[in-house]
Amino acid sequence: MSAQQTVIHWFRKGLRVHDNPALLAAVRCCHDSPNQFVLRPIFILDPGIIQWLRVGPNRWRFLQQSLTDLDLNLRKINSRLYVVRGNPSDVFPKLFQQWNVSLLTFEHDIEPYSLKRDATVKEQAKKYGVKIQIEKSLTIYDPDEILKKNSGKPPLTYQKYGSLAATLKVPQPVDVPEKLPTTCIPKQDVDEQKLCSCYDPPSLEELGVKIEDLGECKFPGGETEALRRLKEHMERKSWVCSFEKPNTSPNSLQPSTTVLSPYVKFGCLSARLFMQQVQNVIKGQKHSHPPVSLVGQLMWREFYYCAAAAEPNFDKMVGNSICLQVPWTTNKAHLEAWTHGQTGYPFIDAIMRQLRQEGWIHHLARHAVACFLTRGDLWISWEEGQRVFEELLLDADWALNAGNWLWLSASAFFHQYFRVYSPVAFGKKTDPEGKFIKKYVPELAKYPCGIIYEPWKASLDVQRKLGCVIGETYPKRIVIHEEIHKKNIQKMTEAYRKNKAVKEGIMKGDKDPEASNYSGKRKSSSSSTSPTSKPAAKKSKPSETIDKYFRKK
DNA sequence: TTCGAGTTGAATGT
DNA sequence: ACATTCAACTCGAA
Repeated sequence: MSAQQTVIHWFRKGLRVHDNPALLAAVRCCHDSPNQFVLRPIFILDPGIIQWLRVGPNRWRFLQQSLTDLDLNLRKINSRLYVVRGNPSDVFPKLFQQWNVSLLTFEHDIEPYSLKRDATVKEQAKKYGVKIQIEKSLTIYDPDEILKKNSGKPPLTYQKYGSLAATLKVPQPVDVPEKLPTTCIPKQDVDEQKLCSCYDPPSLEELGVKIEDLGECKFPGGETEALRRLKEHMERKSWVCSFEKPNTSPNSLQPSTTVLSPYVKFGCLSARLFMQQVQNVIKGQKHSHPPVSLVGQLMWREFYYCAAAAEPNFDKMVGNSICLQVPWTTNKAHLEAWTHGQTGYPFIDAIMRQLRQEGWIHHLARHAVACFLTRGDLWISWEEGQRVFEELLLDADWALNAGNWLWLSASAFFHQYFRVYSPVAFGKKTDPEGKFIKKYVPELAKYPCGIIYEPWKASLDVQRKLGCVIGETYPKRIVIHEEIHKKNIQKMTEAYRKNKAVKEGIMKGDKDPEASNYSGKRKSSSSSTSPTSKPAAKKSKPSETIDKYFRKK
């Protein structure tokens, strides 16, 4: 009988036992030849990465909880999680030898960072004669299949994505393994028994998390909690059927949506299972539809993943083929104020403080603060906002975070940049009394509903009586929205014109771009049927800016 | 080339 | 609760 061999399943994002095809493949390989294979589910924790990765304390905790729960769930089915410390490219050669590995399975990911890492691991596996099996279960639809159907280009509208996806069959979740092949450490292997605890899930301390930096834990990580939360929401059948995202409140004290996003991000919950369960609930019932329905929300994730898979620079402006090039400004003081909820706009500040404390804010709240940072008010690059969200959001996901910032800054997908959120009016619609502000900006707790969204309007006398003087206890607003948002709309018009000119210039071989743009411009103004349009004023501006642009070149 | 549609705007009307 | 105006974008289909 040959020496015992090891099958490794490598957990990265999909931190779950359910609907995990790569884990299942590892299990089946072992079952095919009992007594010959040992299964070791691993997670690799790179101590080096903890230093530079942009992960705030709340998300480290979520990961820590998810790993602990995964270990427990694996132990329930006769196995355990091996958390291996080190860099994957250092870890694997050692494990391949030490454990006599013959098969490595993991879930495919589309992030450039992952692809690079996985390419190295694949090479090493080849070198050590280890077979690799990669399964796709991150998204419901395979981005590659969508891209193939669209001649290699990512669909840039949700509708288009939907029509392409509709031609594919809907993949269903795979089975949950009942019992994993034995992975108990052989009794005779005393050394390893001793080392056993060195594979335990990390403590918060190991992850460099200081307890005092943690906020209240509203959303504990892990597959168990994910499935509990899913069940809880799926039981609200009429709520599920009538769900319309734009009608949910961004500033209610209790979340108005499922808050399953952090669980989907870490793979504690499978998107396919989520989709299947929602479909089961709405089947045969009158229900809302994409893009606003719950099914629609899952499809947005698919949409962004597909676009992200097609563009390695998806999280950047420069070099990103689908991203509008905008001359954003840098303003450290403004960025700092936004980041820490000190803009002087209570609605914006409340959201940013909730984000830092709890790691989750409503989707529409993200819209409000993202618009404020970029095209609406501060004119700061969406990449800066992306960085802050990446650190603070429990559900921070490379593709979705970038995709949504592209959307909100009107850099891709969404182009109606003249629709600007008001940092005063938007929140009032769903929380006229300002309860949300009172909770997260307690300085203003005594301000009455009439004025809490714009406390600078109170006279100094009133401010004193309300126990919060603007400019002392709470900051003066850093910009005047009513004025600046109009200027920014004009800047966006200019940015769009420049980008269009460049595009047309490239298409025509960069020959005489002025002329080609001039004709394009004339067309748009002459075709205008509006009797109130002022073609003269419209005309002078673009030629100026385009002139400037091409002089620079 | 033209035209309609686009998850989630605001302010002001009815 | 819904309609209009504001100013005017791009994508994709016809």
